[in-house]
Amino acid sequence: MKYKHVIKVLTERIQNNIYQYGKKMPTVRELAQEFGVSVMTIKKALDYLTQYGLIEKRQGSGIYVKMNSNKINPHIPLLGNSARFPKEELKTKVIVFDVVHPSKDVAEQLQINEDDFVYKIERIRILDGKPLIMEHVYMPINVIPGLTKEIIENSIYTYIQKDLNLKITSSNFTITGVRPDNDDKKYLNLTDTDFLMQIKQTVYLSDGTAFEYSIDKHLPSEFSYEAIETRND
Amino acid sequence: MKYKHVIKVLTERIQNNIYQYGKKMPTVRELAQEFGVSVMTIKKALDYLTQYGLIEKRQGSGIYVKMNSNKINPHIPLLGNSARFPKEELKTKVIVFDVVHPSKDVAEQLQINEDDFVYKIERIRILDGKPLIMEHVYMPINVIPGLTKEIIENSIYTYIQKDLNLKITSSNFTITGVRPDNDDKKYLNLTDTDFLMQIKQTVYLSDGTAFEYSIDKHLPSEFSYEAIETRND
DNA sequence: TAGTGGTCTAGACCACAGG
DNA sequence: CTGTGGTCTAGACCACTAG
Repeated sequence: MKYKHVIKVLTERIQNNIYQYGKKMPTVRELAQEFGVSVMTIKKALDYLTQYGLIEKRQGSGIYVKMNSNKINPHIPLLGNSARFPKEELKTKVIVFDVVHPSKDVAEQLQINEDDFVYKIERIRILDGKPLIMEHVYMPINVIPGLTKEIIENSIYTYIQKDLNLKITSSNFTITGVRPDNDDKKYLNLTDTDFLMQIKQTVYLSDGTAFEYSIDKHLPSEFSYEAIETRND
Repeated sequence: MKYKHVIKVLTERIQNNIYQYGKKMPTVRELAQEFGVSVMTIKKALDYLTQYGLIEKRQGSGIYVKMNSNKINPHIPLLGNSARFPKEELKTKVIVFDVVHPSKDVAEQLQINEDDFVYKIERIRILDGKPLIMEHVYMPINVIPGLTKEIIENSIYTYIQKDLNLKITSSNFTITGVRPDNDDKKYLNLTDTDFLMQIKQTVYLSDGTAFEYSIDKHLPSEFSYEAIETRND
């Protein structure tokens, strides 16, 4: 994993201002020599740094350090909501914890049959006594076995990764703005004039299994999503 | 550009169901032989297809075709709003078209001085007689010279790319939900109980110049953002 | 025109999945 | 164990930027 080492070292240098914002970094060939690796390996590392928005490559010119944005607690699809807040402060209230047959929509998203079984979970996430997020989660019971009330009162993602030893690798999600439904109003203390930021997502494990289909609705005061898009053609 | 040709052909095969959903595709080495290119070139193409969510690579197992989601008119940062709608149907009403000194915030985002000049543009985008989007746009006049009312009544992005021959390559954006301000209420016919989906973004050219800082507020009925996140560690 | 990043090769070896 | 994708090399040549 030489390219990961390169990524790590270069990221540190940028964060420590050894390579400064707006300035040129060493050339690809210089870096290859310094790290004692081939040019292709350096380029692979630089591709990741570009994707993360740390640098910018300009053909014929050089590699430049970009602005490092200071992200304040944004929504990060693959981490789950627990990871966004200090552990002690985020409380969870479980509203529904059942095993049911999936609806047609859920079955399709999870690529299972309608006569299979899924956990149906509804939780509220509470910060400082204020309910912030309404979560509706569906997981196939034979992909994520052994869920308990205690687990879902804490972090399902921690259970999946630490206890079941599964790897969460990708997520397909959509962000929209919606009005609260009756449950949202009830549990988040909202009225018809309020609104919510909704994320619908399907999340996958490293073997390609869809293990979660969920709809999270966030109070807008707590929600932001930040990203970088790059074109390459 | 051999890898781009590979991307194109494989994408077509997936869209035409020659490689079917959930099934394995040929191996990397088979593809390399078929296309008469090296393994590394095939892998580069496959990395892009993975990023676009068309396929999924599983080490030790194979390459699998993923669900192709049918995206309905989503927000796409690098294309601009004009490109999202049929050309004839999207009308534009210009509210403000001035040249001013940038505020501190705008100057910082565009990486220029407060005593430089920027275009200040406010537009409303109208579809079928219904105002959908309120846009606030700032562009440095010496990066994007020659803007006219006619251009901004159509597509600024088309002007930049076709007439100025500049390449738009990356965008850094944040999505939040907000209440309408007085102008929003006035021009989009809203009240205090309505809400908007706000996108703040800075957009860059291929030489790294920031050419646009903008705040777009969309009616929620018209807005969605769709993405795929992948982890690689 | 010199120097930079971009693409590509042909092949080696490693890491992992699954029978 | 076999076959798969993942990483890496050492160097060639191309495409672009900028003086």
